[in-house]
This record gives sequence, structure tokens and C-alpha cells, in this order.
Amino acid sequence: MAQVEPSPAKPVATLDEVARIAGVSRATVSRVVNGSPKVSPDVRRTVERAIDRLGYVPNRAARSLVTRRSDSIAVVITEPSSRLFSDPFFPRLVRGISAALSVRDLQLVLLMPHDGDDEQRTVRYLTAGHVDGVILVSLHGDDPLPQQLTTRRVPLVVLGRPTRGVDVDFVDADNRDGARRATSHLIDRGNRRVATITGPRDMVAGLDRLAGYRDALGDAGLEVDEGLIATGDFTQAGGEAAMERLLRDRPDLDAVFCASDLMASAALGVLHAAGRRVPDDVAVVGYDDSPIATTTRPTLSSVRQPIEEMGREMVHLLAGSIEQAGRVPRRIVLTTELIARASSAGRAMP
Amino acid sequence: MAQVEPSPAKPVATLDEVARIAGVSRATVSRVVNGSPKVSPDVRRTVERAIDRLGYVPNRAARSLVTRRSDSIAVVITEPSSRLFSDPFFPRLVRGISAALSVRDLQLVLLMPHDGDDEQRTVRYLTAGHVDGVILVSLHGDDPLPQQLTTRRVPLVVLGRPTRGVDVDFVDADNRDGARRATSHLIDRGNRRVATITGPRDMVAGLDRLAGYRDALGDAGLEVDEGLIATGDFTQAGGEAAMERLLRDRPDLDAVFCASDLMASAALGVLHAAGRRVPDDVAVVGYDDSPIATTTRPTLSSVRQPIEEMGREMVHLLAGSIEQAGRVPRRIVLTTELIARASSAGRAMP
DNA sequence: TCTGAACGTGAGAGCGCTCTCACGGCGAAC
DNA sequence: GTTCGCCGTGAGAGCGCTCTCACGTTCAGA
Repeated sequence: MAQVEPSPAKPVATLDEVARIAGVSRATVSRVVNGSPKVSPDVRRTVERAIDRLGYVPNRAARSLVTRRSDSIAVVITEPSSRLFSDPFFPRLVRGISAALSVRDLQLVLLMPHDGDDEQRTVRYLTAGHVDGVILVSLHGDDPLPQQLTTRRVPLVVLGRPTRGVDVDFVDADNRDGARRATSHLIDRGNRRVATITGPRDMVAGLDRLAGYRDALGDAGLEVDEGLIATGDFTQAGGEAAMERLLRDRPDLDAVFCASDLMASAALGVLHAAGRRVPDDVAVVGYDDSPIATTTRPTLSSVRQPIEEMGREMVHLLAGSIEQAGRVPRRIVLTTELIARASSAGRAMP
Repeated sequence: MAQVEPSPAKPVATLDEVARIAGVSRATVSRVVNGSPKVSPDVRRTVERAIDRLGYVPNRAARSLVTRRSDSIAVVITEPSSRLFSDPFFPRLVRGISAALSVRDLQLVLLMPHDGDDEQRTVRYLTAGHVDGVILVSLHGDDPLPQQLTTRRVPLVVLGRPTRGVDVDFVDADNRDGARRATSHLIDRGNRRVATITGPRDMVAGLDRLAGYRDALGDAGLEVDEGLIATGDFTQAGGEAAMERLLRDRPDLDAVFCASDLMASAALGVLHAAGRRVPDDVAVVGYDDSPIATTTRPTLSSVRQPIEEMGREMVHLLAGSIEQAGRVPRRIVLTTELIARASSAGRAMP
């Protein structure tokens, strides 16, 4: 072998060297780097030139050590793979979060614990002060994490209204209103036997969407018929089973509001197999407005949530709560929008 | 307001305190924490008790400062939102990476630059030594990032075989072989006019899959008919346009191999609209085996890649290249599997 | 002319950790 | 009994940064 000798990696400059080159003290360079106003314009220029020349970049670890800030926040996604992989919700949300963090020059540390052991490690990591704050995505009702973090005073923002008492910052879409809109839309087109396939009963989003369904029926003076309510779990398999059950128990239904597009797409398949035409015999509306909504046959009406915006709002909230610890918890609820497509087009057959 | 007085957050213990409690020196505690063998069993026990009692967790910043390691690696995803959001590939890959990193007690810092400005920041960040290594996901052929990182000697693993000269560690699925399998499968069932909708011409995965298509035709002694090759871009819109073009130019085609499931699902729609039955008139095979493959009508045959495993392998590779800088670049190519479903079932009509 | 506030700058401590080196004690080898 | 080497431990320096405090200069006000 020839002398390949990998040259000694990255010879990064330090504050000291910049100071020496610029002919000032370390403190002054630090002030320039951190944008302090107490530096005269010409000194600032000199220092900036030196920084450019050396390609100086502050050492994050050293800074963290003294400021006690890591300038990084954790995004924790606790969600079974099934949903995580099929639902574009997560990439979109993460993208929104990432964009907002990048503007603030914060780092995104991603945690996806996937067993109990991992979860333990996660808790330890989060409470050890390695991050300045935590964004918690998609916890189910009984997740102990928010409680644990809150008592340890780790700044925290949660996605979705928490079920129980924990008083914590959160961002949510208005699931109840979204479901109400979807259901009202079906009623408006003349459907009277509107069924629903719900989300899991341990997730607030699922419960809220069911509540919205009931609201809409109430608004229209229709009675809620429990036989028209089938419990799903947001997945295709769950949607399929629920739709089959509905069709068997209540063959006279003329519309279905599904609490997720995945379930709705499965419902379309079941309806098709059963010889029901959509939307003529049975109208269908989904939830999430995921890409799948445009690929089904017929295309799927759905409720769209402002996902990226939710990510951004979570970051805003978290930044605030890092700044002023112990402030009163805030909640942000964003409105949704019904996207009407073929699966609920036209008027119901009388 | 009552005296809500948010108590002074996390009173984390330091090495010094542990040392004092255990009655030993800081150095000894450090040795215990880092699993050095040069500590007598009873001293080790004493120290461990003290650590437990105080709930001591090492300060990562302080450690980084001296070791010059951050124990974190960056995952950079440069991909237009369209694909990022519709393709479950990314969540799955990230999950695989995350799991492998967590085992090694490494942190995952996620970067999703989405404009030129952001990209600049990203490069600066990565070369500033804030991370020990970089995993680069889904770069197009002309991405300058690998080159930049390589010259700065930042340990790097890339997803997918790079187009050009950059000699760099990478992990890839055997796209060529996967495409060959898919195409051969169509030929085996009796199809003779097998078209293909390719990926974008600036992505190696697209080119490789096209090459595999050609391979299969060659294997079967069939001639490659350029008129049966339509360029797509992995997205539904692209697939739709390509399928329409194919149908117009070569109405006699009897099968289509699509380089992505998204394009395949769009192709199904176009074929349906054109009154072609799948698989009877035209058989279709997609690529990726994404969840969408089971929701189309008919369900979609597809090529599955071991995505999580690819993530794991990338981490292994990166860990190695961090350990021994400047070693010879390695490449890992994983095999794929054809999942046959309804869209290519049965035999071709003669 | 003197006082003192305002401002820009430098000196120096110290954040929590690792790691080198020195040292004392003990057993093996002569 | 002496020497040597090894092993477990402690002392202390120093990683690169921020931040407090003190200091010198300038300038307005009396």
C-alpha cells in the first residue's frame, strides 16, 4: 500500500485563533458571534473578516456546556409501525417541524422508540437535559410520557388534545368540527342513514371525530342510531372489518363517514365487492386527505388538516415554553377543510 | 396569583458529586461510567450505588468537548415533498436507521433542507463537526453534497448507488435485479409486448430499473422496443401521463412494468378509463410494495425491497467508517423480492 | 474643570468531563 | 531481602466557550 495517510480531519478554528487574527480578545469575538450590540462597527468588521478567513464555526458542545442549552429539541414519535408507515401524516408533520426549527437554528433529534426497553432509554434521555424541549407526536390516551416529562419540568408540546388531566401545551386539529363538516356534507346531499367507522377508542382524535359525527346528526335533527356506528382503528384492515359489519347489520345505510382515508379506501373495496355503487348507493367521506384519496376509485372526499402548520405551531409553542418556564399551558386548535371528490358527488338517490 | 414559583428545574448531579458520595476521585467515577476494566469490583459497586442514588447522567456536552465526538449522526433527506409525503419508503427507512442507532446509543439528528438557503446551512452544519457522520438519503445524480462531505472527510454513507465518480460508502437495493424479476414475471405469464414506465433519468434507481427491464427482455430473447419505454418520475402524475402516452403510441401493449407503485396505481386508473381489463388485457407490476399496492383494484403485484434492513446496514457501514477513517469505500447491495398479486395473476390472453 | 454615566473592551473563572501521568501497594522473580 | 512490574487510584490539565466584572475612554451636564 502506498502512503494513503488520511490527512488529519477538519482543522476547525477556535475562538482564540479568531481573536488572535483579529487582534482582539476572545470575549469580543464571542460578542460578535452572538450578535451582541456592544461592539463597535469597525471591530465587528475586523472580527467578521477573521471569522470568514478561518471558516470559524462555534463549537456547539463548548457552548452548550456553559449556556446549559443544547439548542436541540427532540421529536418523539410513538406509534405502531402500521400507521407510521402507511400514513403520510408523519412525514408531513416532521417536515413542518423541521422547517420551523431550522429557521430558529435549532436541531431536530428524532426518537422513535419501538419497544419497552427503548422507551425507558427515551425517558432517561429526555429527562437528562440533553434537549431543550420535547415534541410528542401521537400518543395514545394512556401514554405516561407527558406526565413524566411535565413533573421533571421538561418543556413539552403534545400533538393532539391529551385525554386526561395532564395540563400541557398542545396543538390539535379541530377533529370534532372536521367530522361534523364531513357528516353534514353527507346529510346535505340527502343521505339519511349515515353510518360511521370510528378511530380507536383510546385515541382522542378518534373520539373527537365520533363526537363531531353525533353533532352533525343533532344539528340536522336526526337521531343517532348506535347500530350505524362501527369501531375501527384507522387502518385498512380495521376499516374493512368495520364496513363488512355495517353492511351485514345495517344493509340499508346510504352513506359512511370514515375517520381515516385508509379505512375509507378499505370501505370502498368492501362496498364494491358487495355490489354497492359509490356514490350512488352509498356515499363515502374519509379523513386526512391523504394521497390515497386521489387514487381510489371513485376518488375520495376527505377532510384536510393543516399538517405542516400544526408542526410549525408546535415549534412556536415549544419555543415559548422554553423561554418562560412554568407559564400557563396553551392550546392551539387549527381548523380543517372538507375536500369534496367523487365518492360523495351528486345527490343521494331517493 | 398564588406563589406558583416554578421550582428550579432538573438538579442534575455531576461527576464530582458522585465522586464525593462514593468517596473516590472523579477519574474513578469516569472509569466506571465508561466501563473501564481498571476498577476493582468493590469500588465499582460503591460508585454504581452512588450513581443510582443521585440519578447521575453524564453531561453530553462536556463529554463531547473533550472527546471530540458528538455521538450523534445526521440523516439528511433531500427530496421534493411530493415524493417524501406519498412514499412510505422514507418513514420505513428512518425507522430502520433509528432502531440501529438506538442500539449503538447514537443520536439521530434529522435534516430536511428544503430550499437553497437551507441547503447551505446544512452543509455548514455537517462540516462543522457537529455530528460524527452523515447518512444521505435519496440524492439525485447531481447532488454536490457527497463530494463536499467527502473532501471535508466527514464520514458518510449514501443511500443508492451514486451516479458519478464519488467513491463513497453506499447501501442500495438491487434495483436492476428487482426490475429484471418483475419483467421476467410478466414474460413468463405469456406477455410479449411488455412496456415500462421508468423513473426519472437523473436518479440511479430509475436507470437501474430500466436496465433490469432490458435485461429481462434480453434473457427471454425478446427485442427491446424503444416505443414501449416511457419516462416517468415515480409520481402518480408522471405515471398517468406516461401511461396515456404508451396507450396512444402502442395500443397493442399487453403488460406494463412500472418503476414505482405510485406510477403503477395511476396506470391502473388510465387503463381502467380506457376500458382495458387488468390483468386480462394488460398485466401490471409496480415497484416498492408500498401499502398502496394492496388498496388498488385489482391489487398490485410489486417488487419489495428490504427497507428497514437498508437503514440498518447504512448505520453499520457508517459506524465502521467513523471508527477507521479513510478506509476503502464499501458497498452493500440487498436483494429484492417479487410479491405477486392480482394485477399480474393468471396467464396472458393469447 | 470636575463628575459620572455610558460604552466598548479585556481578563479570567469556570461549565463537566476525559485522559495522561504519577504514585503507592502488592505479588512474583531473582 | 531486594527489585521489578503491574494494577488500581488520584491529581490536574485542558477541551472551547460564555459571562461577569473591572477598566479605560468619551462625552454630556453642572
